[in-house]
Amino acid sequence: MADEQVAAPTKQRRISQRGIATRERILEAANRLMFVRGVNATTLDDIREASQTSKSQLYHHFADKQELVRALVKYRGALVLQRERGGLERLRSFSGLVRWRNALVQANSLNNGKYGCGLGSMAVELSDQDEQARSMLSETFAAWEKLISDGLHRMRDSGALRQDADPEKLATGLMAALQGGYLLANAAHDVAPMEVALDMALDHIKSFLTEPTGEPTR
Amino acid sequence: MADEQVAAPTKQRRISQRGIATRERILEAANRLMFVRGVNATTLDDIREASQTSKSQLYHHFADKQELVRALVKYRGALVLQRERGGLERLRSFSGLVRWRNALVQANSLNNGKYGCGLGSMAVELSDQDEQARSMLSETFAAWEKLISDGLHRMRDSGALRQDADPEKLATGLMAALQGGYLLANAAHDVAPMEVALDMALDHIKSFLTEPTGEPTR
DNA sequence: CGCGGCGAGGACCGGATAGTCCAAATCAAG
DNA sequence: CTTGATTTGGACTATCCGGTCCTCGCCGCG
Repeated sequence: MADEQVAAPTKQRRISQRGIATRERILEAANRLMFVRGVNATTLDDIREASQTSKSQLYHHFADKQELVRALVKYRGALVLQRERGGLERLRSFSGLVRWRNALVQANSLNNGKYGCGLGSMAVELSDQDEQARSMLSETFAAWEKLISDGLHRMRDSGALRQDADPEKLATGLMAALQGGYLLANAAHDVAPMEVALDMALDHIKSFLTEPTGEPTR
Repeated sequence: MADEQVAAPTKQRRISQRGIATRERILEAANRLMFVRGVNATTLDDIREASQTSKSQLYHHFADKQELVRALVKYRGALVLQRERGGLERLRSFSGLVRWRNALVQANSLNNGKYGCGLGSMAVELSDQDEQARSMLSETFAAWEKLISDGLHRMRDSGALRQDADPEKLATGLMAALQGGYLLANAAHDVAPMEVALDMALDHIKSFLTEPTGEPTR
């Protein structure tokens, strides 16, 4: 295993616009199908059909199914992080956190809690069968948590959060509540558990505010 | 769907001790294998081999793979509830909750956070593909949460918890933290996130104690 | 000790699905 | 326009895996 594809642009392939578009179409279809059915329950033929492509195109753009799945992990991770960056980048107050919570709940209630978190379900399904996917997912979770903890740091620096608040731990706790909430909501087909879980985590963060708000979380 | 197998002993089969033992062996093997590889990634041949049985025995005791999986959901659910009953039935104090937390963390740290919760991973994997399994799992989670909320009710009745504490919501939050903790720990191959998540939930419950303990959670 | 039925062994089948291959179409560049 | 590389279509293959079936073995009962 001396030379991977690392630093081996010896034979870079020319890639046309059409090629890029096809690859994107495949990933988009895989993303959609695997979100509702799960990774293992989705076949390449399903993806081929949904993406209006052919078998050879799948294997032209991805070495095998495992590679496609790994690409999807990257793809979905980028999507989630981009979305979350929008909601968390400017986070400076507790009410901003509440708005963030409401947006997630709102989105998940559209399908009655079904399907859960696109990253969380992949993590459960893949962690025990693809080390590389697991590690990418773990990094994505870390990046996601960092978006939260960065916001909490800003709140602490501005004096909104007490000095003894630990942004990293708070972010991890919030992420766990979110993921656990997704999981229970998916099992129950009801967003309620997710709301309760997030409210617990927010209350916990609230207990570190310098000037406690009287208004309830929601 | 008028008559399920409920109250339909019209043609009760004689079942020998040997037959029962075989069925148990199959379930035990399925439980073990599907815990580490996941449900969909485990084949009937794997189970056959691990349980030292044959194909016909699998189909003698279970109609098809789906039925086997459903039986496993029941089996594993019963195991977890039995285990949890042991740890929660006598719960009457916050320190009991801490001991319970420590036991779970301890158990999960034995495999460095891998595999997650036997129920949680099944819930993620099956919720989108087997409605019956999903509903059984949802009920099992409810029963598990009830073990917790019953304990919290006892604490509230005895005056340890304030009257405005909501045992059901606290139990749901704790369960979500637990499941989310399992998930993140599995993705990270490290129990740390699970500890942080559980500590958050316990701190939250602690905030409802009538006489706050000075000692930290762990 | 023989009979009936449950339990067990394992070969076999069929379909689904990942993966291959080759020829045709399309495209970029000179 | 020519040429060579990329992209595409889709038939084909190999294999895995769920599920079937037939036979024999074993056990309990009369």
